[in-house]
Amino acid sequence: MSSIFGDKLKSLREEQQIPQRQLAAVLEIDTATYCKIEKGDRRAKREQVLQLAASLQTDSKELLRLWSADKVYEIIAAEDEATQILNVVAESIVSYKRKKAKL
Amino acid sequence: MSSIFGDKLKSLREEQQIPQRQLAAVLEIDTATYCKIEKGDRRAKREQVLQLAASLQTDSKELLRLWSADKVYEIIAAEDEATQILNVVAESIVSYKRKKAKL
DNA sequence: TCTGTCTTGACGTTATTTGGCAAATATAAA
DNA sequence: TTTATATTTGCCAAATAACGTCAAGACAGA
Repeated sequence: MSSIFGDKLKSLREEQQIPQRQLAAVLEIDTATYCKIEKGDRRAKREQVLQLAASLQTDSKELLRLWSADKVYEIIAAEDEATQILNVVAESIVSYKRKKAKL
Repeated sequence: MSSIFGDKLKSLREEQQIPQRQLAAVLEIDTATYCKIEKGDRRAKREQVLQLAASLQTDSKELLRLWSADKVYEIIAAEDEATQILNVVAESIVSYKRKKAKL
């Protein structure tokens, strides 16, 4: 398995030569669990993403973006019209903003 | 609550003047449960989407697209960079296709 | 080999989701 | 208003999915 978020996490961690054990300690979870998060077969909690961004001294918004992207990707990867699904969503976001603006 | 998928379902059903009871019967679920699906506070199963498309004589791919879009929307609606998240996903889809093509 | 890091699978626990029932609320016609 | 039908809501138990830990294994460097 693999994930956008997990890959980013791993590369940041390796750049800074931090062992998984240390980040696991920050999140107060087992190293096995942390490992799974990095591998993409467990999902970090939103709060944990923020903690990780702080520990790795990286932009939390960027990390959150990748984290969300993984969740989205998982949903549509199986569908054959993945890109079109994104278009539907993008449109609905736009129309929602339009509604909101009218208020 | 409301959903893209549920709204579509409702409009198709009303166009054809079919009671919820009848579609619920097709899916072999309670009318209350069907109602929730239409309202968007229960999610239909993939299989059910196909059954509904058949019963409502509409394109199943289109319906599946809306169904998936709802799931995606739910994930990113809360994030303030929703559109950018979609971009990240779109990119990763493209790069995945590229990899696949290389094989 | 020993040591530390990383990875994986199985397992029990917890959280979320599902569908049904019953009751409440529309909606429409008489 | 009364009656009949359709839709909606709240709550519950069962099913499902996700979580985190433990134990065991893989792999590298000393």
